Amino acid sequence: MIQLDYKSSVPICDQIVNGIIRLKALGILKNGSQLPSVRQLAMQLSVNPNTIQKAYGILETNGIVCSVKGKGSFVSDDTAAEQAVLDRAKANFLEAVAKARELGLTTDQLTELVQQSKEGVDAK
Amino acid sequence: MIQLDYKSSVPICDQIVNGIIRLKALGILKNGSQLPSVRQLAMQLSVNPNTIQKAYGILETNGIVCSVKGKGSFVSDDTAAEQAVLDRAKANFLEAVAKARELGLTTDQLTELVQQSKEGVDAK
DNA sequence: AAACTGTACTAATTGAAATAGTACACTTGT
DNA sequence: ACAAGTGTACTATTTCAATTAGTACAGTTT
Repeated sequence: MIQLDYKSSVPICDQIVNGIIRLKALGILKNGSQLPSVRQLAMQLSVNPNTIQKAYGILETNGIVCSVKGKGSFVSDDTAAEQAVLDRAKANFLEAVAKARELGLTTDQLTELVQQSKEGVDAK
Repeated sequence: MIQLDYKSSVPICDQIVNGIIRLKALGILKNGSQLPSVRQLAMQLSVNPNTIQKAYGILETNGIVCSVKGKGSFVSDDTAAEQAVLDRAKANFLEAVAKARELGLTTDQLTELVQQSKEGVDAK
């Protein structure tokens, strides 16, 4: 379900956080559904349980999941958190736009690239 | 001229590489002009000369600068390299678009964000 | 010759990330 | 009550990339 790149410079912990946010945004993880336990997911992804714990902790801090001692971790249905994810996505995207501009890409070029990638999504 | 973030997880070496590419794209560094020497820039940015050397080496490998033993390092006017920088910028931007889409942003929203940031640039 | 360039090493240091291991508190089902 | 599952909280250790430190060599310019 989550694809890890162990060689990447992006910490595994962050990859897991992003992966779960992504799965939720895509609707694959339904609100309120239960996530694999810390130990289970650690086995599944072949990483240390501490790494999963850290990832779940970050997600909980951001209101994206909700962990209950003794019961498990669940996908939160906090709409404020969903909005926060959207806001962060926008902010990240704007950063990318700024970087692309600095390297010489124009507004028209950027707009065209966005449209082109839409066609790719539609084609799928 | 180059702004470094020493706390960033992005290696200083990479920041310097990106900074020079950026300055060249913005036209601040003219083609053929001389760059600060390895030791000079190291002093200026308060980093180790080796770090500058590494950055210059990467830039040279990519045809963006040209270093001559005993003379100095110069901004290259290799058009192929400039195209390569543009291509890379496009690829990076497309990645950012894909990530934003995964987090729930639509094509219309992305297009709007690009337009908005254009206004910001114009206003400046 | 002196003073500047880039280049090429090795060694040491630093810091973040991940692992290993253990322990504790809580819930559920038997 | 008990066992087996949950999340949580630590400390110690390991690993690895990035950076620093130091030195040396080769070329150019004056």
